[in-house]
Amino acid sequence: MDDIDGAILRELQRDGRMSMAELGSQLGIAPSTVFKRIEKLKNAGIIERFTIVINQKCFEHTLIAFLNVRVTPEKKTDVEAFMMELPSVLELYEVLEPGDFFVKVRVQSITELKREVLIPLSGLAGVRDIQTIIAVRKVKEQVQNG
Amino acid sequence: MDDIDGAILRELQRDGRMSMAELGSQLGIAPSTVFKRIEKLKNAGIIERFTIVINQKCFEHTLIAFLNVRVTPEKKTDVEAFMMELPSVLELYEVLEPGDFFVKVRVQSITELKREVLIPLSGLAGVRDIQTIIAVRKVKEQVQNG
DNA sequence: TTTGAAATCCGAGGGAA
DNA sequence: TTCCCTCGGATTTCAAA
Repeated sequence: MDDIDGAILRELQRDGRMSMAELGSQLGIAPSTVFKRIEKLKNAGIIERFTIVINQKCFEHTLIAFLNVRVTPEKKTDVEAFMMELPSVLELYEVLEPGDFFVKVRVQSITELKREVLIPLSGLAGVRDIQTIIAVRKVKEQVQNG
Repeated sequence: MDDIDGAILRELQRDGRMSMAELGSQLGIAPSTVFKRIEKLKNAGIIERFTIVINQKCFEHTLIAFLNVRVTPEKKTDVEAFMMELPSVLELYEVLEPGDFFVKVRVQSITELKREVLIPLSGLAGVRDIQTIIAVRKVKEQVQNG
């Protein structure tokens, strides 16, 4: 990781399909060198993957909710594994208080929230309590620190 | 936007460098058709851009926290504007309970959380109460529904 | 590590169905 | 729309520095 790698990461973040040639001429190095550096960054796990940013406004009928889930200690891994597999679960954290897990969920509606998440979860052995926070308006959203 | 477009979006999200040929054979359509559909998705603004996901662990020791912020009604827009400008604030939602705003924050440390977020916020006129939930372990993170 | 050159592969567009 | 085909350009490999 040096300045050149940093520049490559910055440019690819801006445009993940930038060609090796263009990157190379911008950085003053050969395309094949760019290629090798990108390979190294991938293998080192610094570049996790290439992806696309989808305009969420196109799929606006979504509801964001946050759950505080309290679990009995011996069932923790089971509950964790269960939530890992739920497609509506966007993020899952272990926390200290006020629950054991803190979950960010995206669903189409409150009906779907109940049917896909709350009911299956609350029926699961070891789930003691779920507190739900429902967002009524998204004010800001970004993935990286600004 | 049909099922094929949806599948293209899903695959490109998983691997933004997937070739038209591979996408095509997976979907049972010709590469050139894939190409044209992707062009349409870009022009329609559904695909905003191609990018990379960078492993945040490589750069910083980050701490994720969630805040429930209760605010006096007449100062709500001021507090909202203030939080919009904080670079550590990744997401900001208006909610019904148990606060008025629900905030996702990323910082380097608890020290930074206090210095950059909690202290400035709690000093702001109209902020009545802040509850903080600190994540101790990230179990899952994705941007789109799986 | 970096490079240029070579080989292979792919994107991008035209035209026909 | 979709597919087939083609060519110009890109990716990727590799020997050498």
